[in-house]
Amino acid sequence: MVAHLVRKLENFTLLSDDERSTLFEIASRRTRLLQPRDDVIRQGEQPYCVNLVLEGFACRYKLLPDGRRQILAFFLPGDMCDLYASVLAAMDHSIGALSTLRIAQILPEDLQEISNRSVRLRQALRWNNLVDEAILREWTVNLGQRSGPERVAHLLCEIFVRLQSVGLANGRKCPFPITQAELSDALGISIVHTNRMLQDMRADDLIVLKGRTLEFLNWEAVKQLAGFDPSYLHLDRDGRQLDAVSETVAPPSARQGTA
Amino acid sequence: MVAHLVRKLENFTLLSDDERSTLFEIASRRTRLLQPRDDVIRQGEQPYCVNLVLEGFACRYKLLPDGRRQILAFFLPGDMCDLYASVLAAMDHSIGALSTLRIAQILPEDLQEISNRSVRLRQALRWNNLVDEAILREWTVNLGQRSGPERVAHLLCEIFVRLQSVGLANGRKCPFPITQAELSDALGISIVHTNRMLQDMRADDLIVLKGRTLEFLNWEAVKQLAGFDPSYLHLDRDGRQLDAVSETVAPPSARQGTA
DNA sequence: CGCTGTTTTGACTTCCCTCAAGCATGGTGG
DNA sequence: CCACCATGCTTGAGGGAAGTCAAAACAGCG
Repeated sequence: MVAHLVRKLENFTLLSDDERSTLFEIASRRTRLLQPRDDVIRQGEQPYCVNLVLEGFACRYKLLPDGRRQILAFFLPGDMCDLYASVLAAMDHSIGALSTLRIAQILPEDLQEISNRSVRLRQALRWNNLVDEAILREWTVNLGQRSGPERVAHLLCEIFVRLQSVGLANGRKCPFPITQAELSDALGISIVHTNRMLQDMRADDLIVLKGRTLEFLNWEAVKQLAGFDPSYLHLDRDGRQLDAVSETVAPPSARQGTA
Repeated sequence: MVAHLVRKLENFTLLSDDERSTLFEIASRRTRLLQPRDDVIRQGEQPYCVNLVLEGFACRYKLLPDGRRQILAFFLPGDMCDLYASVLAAMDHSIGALSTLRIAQILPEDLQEISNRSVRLRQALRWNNLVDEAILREWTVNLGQRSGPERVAHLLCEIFVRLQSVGLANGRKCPFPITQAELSDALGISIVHTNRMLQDMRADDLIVLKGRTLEFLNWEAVKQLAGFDPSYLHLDRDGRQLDAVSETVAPPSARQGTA
């Protein structure tokens, strides 16, 4: 659903009804449905459009010649993959589906047109891009500096907060269709070790993870274990000076209630 | 020198004399000189301009509360730090000088103006940005998947090729004002271990590293050890269809000679 | 009910970290 | 001119976190 994208962008600045419907319109022109393990686009191919995740989880990954795989990003509903990649002649990585996945394919021209028409949307899309970069930086910190337990905990925290920010968390629970093998390839640790870290967290009554659902039993403890500081996600409405003035009945306070 | 930036952008598309001089002009409006360990900008501060490295090396890094440091990027002459960061309210990382450092401070408005005036420059700057992202992705792969020896070798290869691409490599030698402690923080391994990996490479007659200079004695062997594939640097002129037609005497072939 | 993919456990190995000390180098000032 | 100090590099020894191998238990699903 495009609603997730709107929801996400409004963590930066409030959009006008007009801008919202523009997004809805161009994101429904062309959609694709994929199954787990399908690739959205593969390393070496020429990128020609931007992919917006509507439903399901995807990931960016890179394969080494000997088969090792590093997952570089998880894409959740509302995330856009490779906003400007079409400048490059060939993808240097792949995008794959982790679950059943519905995506919208948006042409660069359409995106360009949106940006030209609305300063607010241009800035919001740029913000979105910057946040994606910030997330990758945090992942790099995770891999370079944090121990096994810290890494696992940090990733769980991040995914939860991001899902929350697009309205997909339910209290202390969120959908989690990621296998331990995939977690391992994202965290740079072995499957066996990932499993043991998760066992430890369960034993300490920190989380429940089963049936493609993650629940936090003790958010504060996990946060502390991870050293998780969500400021890199820039969810505190940095662009509020650009906010569209709401012409409808609901004043800004209504938004607080649903956030 | 701005020449390094021009040189770099021309790995994407050839610029016109006019575009070159525009870059020279706006990059000389305001410059700053820093000493090693000085910070260009610090975590938490509000970014207000783009920093272009003219001379010397810098790095992007993030500190954890307990003092651990992850270096997220090395900035070489011609590199721009945080092209669009001014959209965000606060920096989520710092930029520091590794050597004596001369940088140009470019206002976002000026950059915007350049982009508006020249499609070619807009695309070139975007390409530059995409390459920076690609480099960070490769670092993440490095940290997540590669062993100690591979990591060290890979980083050395990358820095050499990047310096080469801006004209700062001299045969098999290049400047290397990075300490082993800094290398370690970039590679996510301890200083002691970094030192041992370098010793091993010296013992195998792969490199000479002393006096702030790096020399490759056996490029192919290092490349193979690292599993280094430079395609992520996108140095193969992806934007050649945008090339400015040269009005001067020297035809494109002259460029080959200097490359 | 049997298949495939995922999670879990145990035993053993190794890579890398930590601690700790000893060198080199180069700049400063007495 | 040489003693001094700071910073960076090098080496040794021992411990621990995480990897590998291998097999069993446990889903889902047609």
